[in-house]
Amino acid sequence: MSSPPPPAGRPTSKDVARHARVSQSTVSLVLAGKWRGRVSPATVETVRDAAAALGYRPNTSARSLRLGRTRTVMLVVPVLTSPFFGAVHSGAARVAAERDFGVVVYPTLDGADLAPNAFSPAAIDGVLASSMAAEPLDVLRSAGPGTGHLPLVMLDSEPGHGLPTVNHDVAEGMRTIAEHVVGLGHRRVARLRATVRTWTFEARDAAFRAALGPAEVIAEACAPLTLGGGREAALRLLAAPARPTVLVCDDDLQAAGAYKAARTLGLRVPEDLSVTGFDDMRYARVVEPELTTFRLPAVELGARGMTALLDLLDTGDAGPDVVLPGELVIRGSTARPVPA
Amino acid sequence: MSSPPPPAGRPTSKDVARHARVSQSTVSLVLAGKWRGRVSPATVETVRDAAAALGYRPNTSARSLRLGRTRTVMLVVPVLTSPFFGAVHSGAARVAAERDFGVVVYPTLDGADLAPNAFSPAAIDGVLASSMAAEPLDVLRSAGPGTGHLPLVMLDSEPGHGLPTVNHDVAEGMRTIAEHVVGLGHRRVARLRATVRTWTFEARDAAFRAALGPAEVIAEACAPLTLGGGREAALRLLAAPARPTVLVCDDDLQAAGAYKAARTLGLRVPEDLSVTGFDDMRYARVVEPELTTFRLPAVELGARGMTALLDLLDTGDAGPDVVLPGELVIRGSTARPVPA
DNA sequence: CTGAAAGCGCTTACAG
DNA sequence: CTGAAAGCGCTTACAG
Repeated sequence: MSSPPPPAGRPTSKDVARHARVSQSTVSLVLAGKWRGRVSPATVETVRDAAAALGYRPNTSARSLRLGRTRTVMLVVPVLTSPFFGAVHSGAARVAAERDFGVVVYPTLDGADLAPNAFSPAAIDGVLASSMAAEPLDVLRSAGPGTGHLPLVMLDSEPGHGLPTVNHDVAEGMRTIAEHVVGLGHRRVARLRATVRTWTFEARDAAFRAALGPAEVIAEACAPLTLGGGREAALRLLAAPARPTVLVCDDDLQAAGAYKAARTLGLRVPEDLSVTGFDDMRYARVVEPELTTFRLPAVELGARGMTALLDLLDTGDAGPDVVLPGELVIRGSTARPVPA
Repeated sequence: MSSPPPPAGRPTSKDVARHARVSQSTVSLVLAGKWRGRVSPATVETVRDAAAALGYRPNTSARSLRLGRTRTVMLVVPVLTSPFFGAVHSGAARVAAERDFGVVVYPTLDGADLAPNAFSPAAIDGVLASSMAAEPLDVLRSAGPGTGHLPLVMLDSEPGHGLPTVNHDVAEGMRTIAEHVVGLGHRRVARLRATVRTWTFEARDAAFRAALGPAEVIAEACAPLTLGGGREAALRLLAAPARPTVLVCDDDLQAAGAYKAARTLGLRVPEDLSVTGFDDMRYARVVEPELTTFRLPAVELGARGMTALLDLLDTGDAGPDVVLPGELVIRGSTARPVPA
């Protein structure tokens, strides 16, 4: 009664079955954890030992083919080479890995445009899409996701379109920033806004204006969320005759650009000009003085979004929409305005 | 002679065959581009039209199962939430997409440790691994990749271990930085090194010391590549009685931390202290004065590495090892030392 | 030039 | 409690 010879290549469930002297079906049942009431505990033990001895790991392609599901989801983000979306990816990938799902990333801006055929239902089970502009969102929806064929969860996007959403509380963020600067005594405010017209930035601006109280936006400009973009736009805003005493930006990097503009104009932060950012990315603490900003839990956004998507896949229900609280972080870039 | 009814779910090659009134084999041959000399041009046309009409896309799981290859590779990086590795990923993912490969990312530090079973030959065709410490590299190699079973290409790693490598010219980088600061007249140098002992940092340090000429390293410290790490270590280095006139860091973020230390001690950059970084990540231009650093083409590193890996998969040959040139970027953080 | 058939490795009714 | 069999959708010898 000698053991069968070790199999040549990578072991399959057939090899495990031979080794354990049971059928392939039994192996499959045991390893999938569906054996209760169908396979005897002794056999279960034997099968597990055999699988461990051979170093068996199921072939995912075969399983996917059989089940019609791939245990792979797609994460759609504007760019991956930004600290914000890098963090979102990180959180999403961790949750996916815990639940034995793979993640493929689709950056809509980095590479090509959103191709309709990018969403192959054969290759992915669902989509998690973040911070999308209206147009690519339409492409996405008409391509399958969200239509019932391919589950879709939105991140950092307008709620109420019949899609599950997981959002940062950006409105609360801008409200607290407004209250902070107004509370310091600022009345002449400049706004540096993102050029990109996605929901998150529209929501920020609306919330900011609504919370301004006695203060007034005396100048406004749009700029890309880059250092150079922030600098150029801030230069224009600060050159106006009636100078603002505070500059409220949509992003930390933009705010870092504003620092450059202030320096060029000989303005000190915060003595001559207060500046605020948004996100609390690493830039916020690199600059000097360190930046007052609103911290967004980007890793958690990705994690909660992935949880909602996988729940949707498993149970058909993504759960209620989520709004994650952030936190105002007061640092050295905001101070009382000097009396004019 | 009516057309067959449209298939119910997602169309398969069988549906295309039925639609085009040919066999499944013919469909497969045509769509795989292997029809020359075997299928008539007219039939090819018919098949392509049918595939387009039905919106046919081959099932990747079935193809993977049949071929024993998945067209998926794994990218192993220490962390993904760093601008450097984000850029590496970006370049690698672009090339992979162009050649119709998918990429799964495995961050060795972000999540769990490198698990031996992470490398399932059933799920991936090859591995691209970047900047690994010696120990996880051993795990990686003993787990399959590089042993001939699973193709492996190394990024930013010591060449000459029998594995194809694609590297930045970090030695040239540190040499040009040394020449730059020595050329400015600096003779008392402090070195702020990375705590992590990977090849890239050992190579940097060796090259730097070899190129120092008349100058001398009078103080040295190790710190993690973070803002706080750089600040703490720089504080210690600059407190020494015989103060260095220049601080040479292993990384831009570390250098930004050194700025903080200098400010704390009342030292002006570059008047009282010159500082250099490495990488030319975005931080380098966020700080004030902007940082003199050595630019590493991280996106291209990822792209070239992925090209080598896919060549290895396709042809069995990754091509010769690659060393990508970088570029010294002189900005405002370096100046002549004040005569003591 | 074209088609019928086998088989990749799984999972899941179904039969015993 | 266990096993034999079908079939997911492809690709590729093989036969004609």
